[in-house]
Amino acid sequence: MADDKGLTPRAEDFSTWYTDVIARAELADYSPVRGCMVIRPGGYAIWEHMQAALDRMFKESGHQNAYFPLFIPQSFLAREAEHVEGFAPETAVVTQGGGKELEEPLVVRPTSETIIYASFAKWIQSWRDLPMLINQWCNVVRWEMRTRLFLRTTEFLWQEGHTAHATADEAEAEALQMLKIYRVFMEDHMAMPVVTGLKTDSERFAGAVRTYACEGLMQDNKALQAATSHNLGQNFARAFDVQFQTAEGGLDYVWSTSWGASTRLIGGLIMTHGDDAGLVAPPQLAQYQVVIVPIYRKDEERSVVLEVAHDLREELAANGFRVHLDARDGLKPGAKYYEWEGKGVPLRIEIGPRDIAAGTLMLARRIGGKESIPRDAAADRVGVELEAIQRSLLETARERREANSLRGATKDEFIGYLEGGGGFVYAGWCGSAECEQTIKDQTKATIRVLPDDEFRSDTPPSTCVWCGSPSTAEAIWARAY
RNA sequence: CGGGGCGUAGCGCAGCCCGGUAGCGCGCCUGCUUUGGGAGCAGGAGGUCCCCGGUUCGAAUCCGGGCGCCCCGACCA
Repeated sequence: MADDKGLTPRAEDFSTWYTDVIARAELADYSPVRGCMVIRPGGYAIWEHMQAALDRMFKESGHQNAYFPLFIPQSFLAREAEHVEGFAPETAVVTQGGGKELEEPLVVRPTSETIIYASFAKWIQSWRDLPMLINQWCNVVRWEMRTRLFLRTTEFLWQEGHTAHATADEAEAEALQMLKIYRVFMEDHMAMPVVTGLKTDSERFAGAVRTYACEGLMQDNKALQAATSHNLGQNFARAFDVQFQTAEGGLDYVWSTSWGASTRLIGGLIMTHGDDAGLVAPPQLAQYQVVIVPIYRKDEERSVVLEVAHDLREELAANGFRVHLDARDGLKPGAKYYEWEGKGVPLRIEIGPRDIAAGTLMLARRIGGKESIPRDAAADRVGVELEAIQRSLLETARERREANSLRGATKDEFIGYLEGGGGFVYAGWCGSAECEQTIKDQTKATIRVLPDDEFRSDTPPSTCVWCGSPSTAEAIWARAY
């Protein structure tokens, strides 16, 4: 950190700011193992709220949770050619157990397609067994070269959905449905706007037919892939022999999907809303939505104030708010304000002798604004304010993204925008991997997605921004995490 | 794996060049006074100076060899 009090400002050094926020908000800590992290209670609480919201959405759309093993026989990974090529370099492999060399090395799952299809092959016989809609919450390990807390760690937590369907259309619809669910979650819960769309072949999941993704734009104008949803076609079904009898009596391979979102989302949350004072947690996901800070001088005041503060806490808790009373003695109120601001708590209620005498409370918003409100109105106002903050965060983030997006640029403008630290660039693309690669080499920008309809420009680009050939699709370019 | 930086108290650092009782700030503990935006005073606890070897009467400091971490790049959720 810059010093004992302040964080490194975003404008000075964004990535140091990011690490400072995590330390200040006590979200995570470095571990004794390189590339791994300890998720502290403050960070884990956010993850639990993310899990709860996503899990509910998955169940509402008919999915069931299950759990598959951490260890995967090495040979499983090898069965799908593209998949093994994609993941083999970054797997951790266990070669010994119980003091003996294993007959077959076990891979620590980097993702679970292979071991799950081995089960699907046993569970699916008939079209009546379909669709098979499974999700699991677990940890995975990918031996990354360079790691950053939450954004890329060797071990991370995530959910991976795996589904099998009777037809190609159903699998495609499932992949799109889950993409939509992620998007709704990110907007409604994280207050993080994302563009959705199709990945190009170079960014496609190893073993997928099509990969869709949600892409957010962080405050440093780098894109963050926040979730992916894959249509796997029959690739894994063929590799693991997952066949079913059709209603017509024939035999076919299932059509499958997989989709995932990870603790990386917490990194996205930090970089979407955080400011130079620390974390800004959207009310939907905040560990505490409201913190009450009592103020008193003498012992007589202390007991009176604390009694009122306790009552207030009970009332707010009874109304369903996540509320914390900071009754620690010996810390001045100001010190507590700074601490909870750093931790991103959306609302703070200050309560002291003057407020008690007047029958009021002081209500301070993490995103700015402080006012005195009637004590009786507390529960109502807290509810109203939390909703307003949630909306405001999304709106502010959306405006920032749009202010940092460029459409209809010439090649020179395209290059200049990216080199000037700009965000999303919408432009035509001829569809060739050559242009994509050249652009990456020269600008460090990659195609984040070929955006879905609603994100596309009103006038579709007619030519490739790089080579000038006819455009086959509008693409969004950006430098990315 | 390339480039850069750093390993000394929980955290941040000084000391190292020029060898001689291991220090500072924050934090922590105890007490008193404080408390409406980061409290003050007094007392106190806390260290294999990253590891191994060498030089020396004596090494945090000099020499050799390891290891680890962070940041920037190539790969990736």
